[in-house]
Amino acid sequence: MSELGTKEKILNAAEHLFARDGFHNASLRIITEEAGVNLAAVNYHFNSKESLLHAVIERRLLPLNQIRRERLEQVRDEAVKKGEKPRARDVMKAFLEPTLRFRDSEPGAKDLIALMGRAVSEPDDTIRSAFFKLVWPLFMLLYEVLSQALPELPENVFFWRLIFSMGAMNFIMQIPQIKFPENQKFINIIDETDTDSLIEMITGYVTSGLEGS
Amino acid sequence: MSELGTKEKILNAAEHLFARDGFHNASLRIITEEAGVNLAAVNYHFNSKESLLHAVIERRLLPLNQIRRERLEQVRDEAVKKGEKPRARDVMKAFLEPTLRFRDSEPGAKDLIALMGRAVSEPDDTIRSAFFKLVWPLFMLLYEVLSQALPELPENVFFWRLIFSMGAMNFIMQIPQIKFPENQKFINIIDETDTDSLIEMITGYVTSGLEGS
DNA sequence: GTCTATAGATTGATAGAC
DNA sequence: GTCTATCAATCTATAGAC
Repeated sequence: MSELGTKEKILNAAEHLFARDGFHNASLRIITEEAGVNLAAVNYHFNSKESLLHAVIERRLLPLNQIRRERLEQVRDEAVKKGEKPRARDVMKAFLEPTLRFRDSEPGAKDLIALMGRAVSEPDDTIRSAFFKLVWPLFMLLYEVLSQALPELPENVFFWRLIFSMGAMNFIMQIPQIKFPENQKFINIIDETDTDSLIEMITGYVTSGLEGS
Repeated sequence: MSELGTKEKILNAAEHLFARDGFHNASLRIITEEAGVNLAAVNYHFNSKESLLHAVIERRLLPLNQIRRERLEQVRDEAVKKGEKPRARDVMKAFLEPTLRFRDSEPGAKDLIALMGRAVSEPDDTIRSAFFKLVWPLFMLLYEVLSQALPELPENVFFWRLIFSMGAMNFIMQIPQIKFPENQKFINIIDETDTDSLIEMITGYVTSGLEGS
């Protein structure tokens, strides 16, 4: 059992508190208290609160994006090899499955995924940009491969259906964090749904929506 | 051209700035400056910043919810009268159409809709609760009528598909506010999509997803 | 009702001893 | 690298004159 360094202790506490309370509500005093380190350590190791946020994001998002990119390229390349177009279902699953499995892989991952879901609509430019900078190239790849799967759709219809799908995905990324009003039935359903089932349900849902009526 | 009262000037400025900058980032100083009134006027007319938020929300959300409730009850009652089950498409359109038409009805409505979209995942308990308190009864009605339309689905599958649909709807409520990275093609598609087309597309998308494969 | 002035609390960041 | 102490800026809310 190796001791965590100060830097890592701060990253873990910040990840947790940024996700739970939001970037602005999580003060450096609370973060360093939870981490069990001195207040001044943040600025020594990370220069600023904003740089700390960047470090929190990149630590987990860079490896995750690498996996999602490989999966998407694999779907694209296999279709080319067979001389067919990729299937929308395979494309969406290549994006969704690593995301949801990653969420369950480590305790902090759930926090980062929730934080990411909220960052898309974050009003603060610096926070939102920090996420888009890392996510946008992957979104463009998804756009490219998925449009190969659905070549018959007019571009504006295709665009909007992808936006709707991103909305559905983005929402479930935040679900574990959202505190719904008391309703035990709903809470039970959420708790009792395993990752495999959720992947199957969301993939099926967005595929139906994308391929349309 | 009647002069706006101080109260209304504050409500309009707060609605705009809460939506643009977020509740915590929109300070009372900036709000009263944009409204052209004195800083102390907020606490005189609304007691606190939090009460101001409540007033901003209720001003527009109560009338909108009344319309959505009537539309949903109408779909339910007409199905009962005919001795049939309601159609999922009609149910979702009864919810979606008033929401998106309302968004285009007045300048401030777009701000409130965006604010509402973000409030669902707001970490601050008091802000999130302010919205859920007003929206939850309507959500329960939607749940009831839509489950009549899709009685063959297992409840957990039904629940998740509705959640995915709420995610898609929630996302497009925020779209006008989200600043995507520069990509003129996407910005053009968003700008050139009229409300009628968007209603048609999102209704079709969620209906396909809900009815499933 | 509207204003000025300020209280009282909290924040991110930093200087400087060890 | 870690600590204490503190600065400078910000915020909401309020007291009290007009």
